[in-house]
Amino acid sequence: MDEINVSIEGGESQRLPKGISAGEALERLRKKKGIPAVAAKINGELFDLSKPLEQDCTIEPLNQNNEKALEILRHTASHVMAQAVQSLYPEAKITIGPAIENGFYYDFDYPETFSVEDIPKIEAKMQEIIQQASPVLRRELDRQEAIQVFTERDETYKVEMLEEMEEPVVSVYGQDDWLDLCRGPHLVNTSEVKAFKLTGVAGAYWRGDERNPMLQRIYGTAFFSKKDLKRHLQLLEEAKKRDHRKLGKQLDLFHVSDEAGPGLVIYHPKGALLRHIIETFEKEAHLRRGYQMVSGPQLLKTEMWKQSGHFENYRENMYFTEVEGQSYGIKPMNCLAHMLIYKSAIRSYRDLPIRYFEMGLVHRHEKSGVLHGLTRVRQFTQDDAHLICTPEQLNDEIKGVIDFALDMLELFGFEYEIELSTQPEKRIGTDEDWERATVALEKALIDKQIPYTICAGEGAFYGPKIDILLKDALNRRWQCSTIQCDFTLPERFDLTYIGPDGGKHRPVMLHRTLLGSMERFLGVLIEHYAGAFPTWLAPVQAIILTVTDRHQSYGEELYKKLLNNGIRVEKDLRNEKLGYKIREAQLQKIPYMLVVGDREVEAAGVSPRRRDGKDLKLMEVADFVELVREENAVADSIFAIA
RNA sequence: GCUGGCGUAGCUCAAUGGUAGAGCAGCUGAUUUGUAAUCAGCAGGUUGCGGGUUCGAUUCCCAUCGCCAGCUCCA
Repeated sequence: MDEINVSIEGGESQRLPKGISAGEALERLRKKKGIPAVAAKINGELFDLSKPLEQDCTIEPLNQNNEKALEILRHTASHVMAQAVQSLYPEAKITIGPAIENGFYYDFDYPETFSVEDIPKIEAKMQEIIQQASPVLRRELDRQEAIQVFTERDETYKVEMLEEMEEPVVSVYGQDDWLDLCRGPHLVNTSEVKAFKLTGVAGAYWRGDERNPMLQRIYGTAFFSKKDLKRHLQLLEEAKKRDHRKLGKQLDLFHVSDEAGPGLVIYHPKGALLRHIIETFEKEAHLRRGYQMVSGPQLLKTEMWKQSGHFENYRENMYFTEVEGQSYGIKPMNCLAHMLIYKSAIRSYRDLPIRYFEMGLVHRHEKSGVLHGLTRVRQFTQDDAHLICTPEQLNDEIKGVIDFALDMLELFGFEYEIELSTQPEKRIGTDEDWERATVALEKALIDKQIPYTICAGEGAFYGPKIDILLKDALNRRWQCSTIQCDFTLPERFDLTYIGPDGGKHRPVMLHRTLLGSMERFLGVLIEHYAGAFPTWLAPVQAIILTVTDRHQSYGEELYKKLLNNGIRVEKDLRNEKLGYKIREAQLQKIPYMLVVGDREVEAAGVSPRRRDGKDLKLMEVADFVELVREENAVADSIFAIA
């Protein structure tokens, strides 16, 4: 028999029979059995374990603990699910079914609708398929041959995909009599799918386009062990407890009323206070970084929105009203007034850069199905700014904004992802301007060595943008900071500055937000802290808890003293047991509970109990005030400019 | 906007083709309490809104509004 030379990555090589499977070769070459392999990298390229080795090569196992391995497992699980669905509902047609973050899905075209009641049936069928331990086989077919195969199976979506493909040869994967067009790789046997669960059904447009027919998507997740699956499901449970809509109610921060209207947030005292704290701090930070505060009107004549291009490109998201025969648009963005302020005087190059900052309230008509708690609403306040500068200053200005944004997110302890979005189909401005703007943004990211992904065609209609995304408790990403480069509006509104040469020049404009919308940020922030805000942010920093009625007057005295020292304090002087009051304060996630009884009255002090349960012992009132002041100071770091 | 699910007291949730119940919260009283729920009593709902089927609907059907998950879109 012919032999080939196979070496394991970072190990020795062996003569093995030609045609041996990658999995078998790994078995022989690996000294320690250790973690099972899921797939193999052959000369650096990923293949199924069943791949026969035909010539000398280097091989490397892809172990179960690898992130990529989970993807392969989930992809195979999605195939098993599709097989189960087609076996139960033969009319269902397969479309696509990839692994996604935390799981997988498969989209079907099926005339009836899958309901949650179908899930257990499908799961049972999947279990059956897994128990049959069928080998997952790969075959390569000539594309025309594949079209014929899928035509015979009446898999019209697969045929459509094949017809659009260019490759002459395609691969198909299948087990038993089930078959799918697929690149792979896959697990070698259905029995390898050891722990899975179907998590939901939902509609999804074919190829993600709302003009296409809606398919039915079934979501699931899979792990290599039941233990991992269980842990994942527990994490989901935990995440639900952090949901800002739930915490918003529990902590009495805000509500959304169907009487008032969907997507319109109503802030209760503590929610409004929380916003006040963040906004005041942000205003101060902007002033210290050379921004000027401005404020524009809520409605501007529709003529202006036509001039800016919003009417043309953003009309369906805007609210309009008519006053004395004159049409007005309620602002969905703050930029227009800022440009008018710029234009209210002749500007010199010596004045630039100019940075206008506004806590601007905007309205956007969002489609009803997208509204979501605080994170997707129809009226929101942006920490918005427009920076107007010379083209030469652009790079530094972008970098300055990135620094500011990242300093801010660091203060709150967020992890984030950065995206660079390029020109969309619907846009204004010339290709050259778009190119210049895109390069400017990208160069700033490269200069700062910040990793980012490019989202082609995702830019705003007036310019490309850098977005910073934060994750909510359920790992959904929300765009908060955004930096948008704009050469178009200065053109449309004829913004100019006088250069050193005495001539008129065209400035460049940056639109940017740091936290984005205050409501969205608040939503993400609530989930980030699970409602337990750090002292500097907590709407209520401390609560006075009296032990009995006879401590009430001291409680009142202490309350006034702390209020006078700028501490956000509440009092619970009710005739209730201490344990009851502590429980309530704990559920309200108040950082400090100040227990006041005979000892405290006698010493004229306080005994703070921290939210984490730690008892700080009796201390002077002044010392407690100092303690809170120190915690308040963490936000000062943001004021220092590097 | 689309697909599917859901809508019962302030909150969390029961129940049934024969005109709705619990816990918590609220109110009243008792209790005077030291680190996560003191006890008792009272009160609280045109079962989202509007139609229809039925002797009778909260339950079944239709429409509508809202919410939830996902898709599309976006801060």
